[in-house]
Amino acid sequence: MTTTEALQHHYGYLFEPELLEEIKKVGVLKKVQQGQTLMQIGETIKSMPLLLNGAVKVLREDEEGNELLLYFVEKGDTCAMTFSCCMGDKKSGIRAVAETDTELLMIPVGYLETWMGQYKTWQRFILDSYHARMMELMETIDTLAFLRMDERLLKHLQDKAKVTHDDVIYVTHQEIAYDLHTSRVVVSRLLKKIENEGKIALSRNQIKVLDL
DNA sequence: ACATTAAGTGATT
DNA sequence: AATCACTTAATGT
Repeated sequence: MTTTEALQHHYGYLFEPELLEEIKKVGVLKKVQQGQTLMQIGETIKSMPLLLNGAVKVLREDEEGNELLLYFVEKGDTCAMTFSCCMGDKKSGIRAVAETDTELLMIPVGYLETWMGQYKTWQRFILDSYHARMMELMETIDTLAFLRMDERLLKHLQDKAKVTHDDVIYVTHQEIAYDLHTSRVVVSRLLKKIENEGKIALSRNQIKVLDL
């Protein structure tokens, strides 16, 4: 799929032709491989990404390198957080890693504000995106606060399967432990339990999610 | 065959 | 749910 086609496909129904043209003109295509870091904590961002395909996971991280997964960003999405970051010239409070191979269109900061006034659809898009992100964050908080570890784990696997469009997930227990901020041993034990409940199938370096 | 890495388990806090 | 200590299994060289 060409960049133009992907743009048309995921954003065509949102934006008017003139805006699409502008995006095409000023957007810089960026391809990242799975596992690559897109944004590091403390960096200042100078463009806002529009996801064309693939998925990105957004993590919080403390000084000691402890991680906690916040949410996934999928194709057709943007992370509106970067919008506020760009405008205020603030430093990023999060780390973003490509969950799958991903293509993004990077829009330089300058255009963001101009388009806000110029295009109603752009304004809508940014606002909706903010809202969507906010809801996702609330859901994440709910999950953290009210769900037990085994439920969190299963939910994480289901989310992961969803964004990668594959019911088989290729990860180690250790990596999951990092995402959920727990220990490998706990992940192993709970996965075993969930497997016995017939919801997943385990093998080395991969987990098949049966209960979607 | 040997080393390395991933996963499983019992016991303790 | 976390941590330790140890075992077992899979994989790479």
